[in-house]
Amino acid sequence: MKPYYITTAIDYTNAAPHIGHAYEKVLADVMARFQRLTGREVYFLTGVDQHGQKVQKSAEKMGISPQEFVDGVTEKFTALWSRLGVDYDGWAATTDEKHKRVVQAALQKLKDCGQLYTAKTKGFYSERAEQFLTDKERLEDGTFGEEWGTVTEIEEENWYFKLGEHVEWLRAFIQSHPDFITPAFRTADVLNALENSGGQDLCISRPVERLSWGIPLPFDERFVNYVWFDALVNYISFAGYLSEEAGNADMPVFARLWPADAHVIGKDILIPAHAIYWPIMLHALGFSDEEMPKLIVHGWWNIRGKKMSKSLGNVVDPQNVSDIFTPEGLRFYLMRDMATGYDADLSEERMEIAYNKELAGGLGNLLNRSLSMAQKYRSGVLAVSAYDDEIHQALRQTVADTVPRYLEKMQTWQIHQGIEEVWKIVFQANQFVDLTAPFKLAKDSEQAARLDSVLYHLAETLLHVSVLLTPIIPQACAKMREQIGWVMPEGFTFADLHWGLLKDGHQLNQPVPLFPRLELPVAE
RNA sequence: GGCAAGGUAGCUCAGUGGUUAGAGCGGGGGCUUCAUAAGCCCUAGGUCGGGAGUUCGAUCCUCCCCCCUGCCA
Repeated sequence: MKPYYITTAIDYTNAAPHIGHAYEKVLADVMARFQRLTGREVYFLTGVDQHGQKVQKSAEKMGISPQEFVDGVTEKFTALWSRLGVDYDGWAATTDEKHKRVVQAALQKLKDCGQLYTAKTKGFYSERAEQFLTDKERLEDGTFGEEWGTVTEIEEENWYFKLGEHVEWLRAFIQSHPDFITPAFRTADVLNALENSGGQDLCISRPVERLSWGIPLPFDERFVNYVWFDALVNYISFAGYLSEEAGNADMPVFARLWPADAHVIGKDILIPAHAIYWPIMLHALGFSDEEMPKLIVHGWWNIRGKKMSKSLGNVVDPQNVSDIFTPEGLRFYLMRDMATGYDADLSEERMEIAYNKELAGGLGNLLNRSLSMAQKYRSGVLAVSAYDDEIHQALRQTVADTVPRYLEKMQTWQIHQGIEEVWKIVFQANQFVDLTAPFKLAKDSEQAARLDSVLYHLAETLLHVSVLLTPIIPQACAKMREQIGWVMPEGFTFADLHWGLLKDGHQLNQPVPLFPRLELPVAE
């Protein structure tokens, strides 16, 4: 089976990462880790989009080079990923020379097969804003406002990509491939946009006088490439596409990885970039319908129903949140509270509940009380017991039933539902302690076999949970297994999960609170 | 104006063409002591936005309307 190739959007290095960036990368990381635990090889690519006008301007303002500027911002992203345990295999930075060479090779390829052409267009250009203005910017009397400074009509030559030529193909492709976009309801928007596009071509260049911070067109030094080829091509350039033509060494074998199993993106860049430009670019480069990637479109985190934005001043810094709720607390919350594809509300109250009630009180406390009793009554040594009854059977049954349900939810990106499935085990295990009351059994030596059985069931159940939750909270799960005293064998997969992983005489370790309860100041 | 997504218990949200529509939180009552003042049990009578239709039967299907959000114009 080919490796599972998963990518995320590459983030624009003009500002520090916010919670939406964090969500997307954690989501992809969770899926990457999940796929690995199904036994599949995985290649997880993420990165940063570093070129463009905004970066050039910001760097100028600070009096440093664009490269210095983007290096600084990039570090904030990589630091965050490291902190949140986003564990990628490939890093796509668009100023990487290897990437630039592939972009140029791809553009050359398109030019050679007649997909690119030059044209002159007239437009109203604002010196101050360094951009062309459209009718949207016009005031009611037809003039442009003072904020634009002097606006002059100029004629400019640029390179264009024959996008319009492929619109019909794309429409047919989308209609015949309902799995192209997940969730499916987004497809209607795409078909709509195609309807309204009017078959327009795509401008892919900017004159170097206006934009120097970009990848030069290989066949026309007067221009640099603008936006889409630069950014979208990362999905193939860092997967090894055209690495021979570009003279790139040590790249993945493209034929093994492609097509991507999941481009994880936000709903804001579905149209037109990922659902229209990208498949058409691939199609024009000669990719077949079977070689088209799949899109996983996630929603946004809102703040009290409002969009997060700089102007509203409600942008949430994931570093701050992980300071308070711990990195794994944040990972858990982000996966727990969003139904993939839809929007969700970011709520500090919910975060606290997720941490203190679910992680600390539910899972962490279950581990703690189970190990504590095993230490207290049996010095941490488990014994396989002949005792059995309906309560014990029911717990084993729940564990066994949960695994396939969990796998199904996770495979279809319903992470929050996968978590819910696992929590049914956590809940039942806590209930199991109350029903079996091992602390009472311990007082009666005639109940020894029964007590052994209870302690064994708790440890084995927790071990299962620690495997199932590994994609979501990998570090906490590793700690759980440390305390249980069980090392996950190399190459262990979900298929290897079966009752009886812990052997007779297994030695458990001392309990240490997994998620120390957080004392948070009361919100206003 | 067009398109899309929502409108379900006080709050945040699951969910399904069919016996009494669910969870968490909050609130109220109880049990327990192994545990991170954690856990477990009981407790919500909510016209599943409104109306019409299809159906033996709809919260879930169709149509119309209203409200909110997003995108486009």
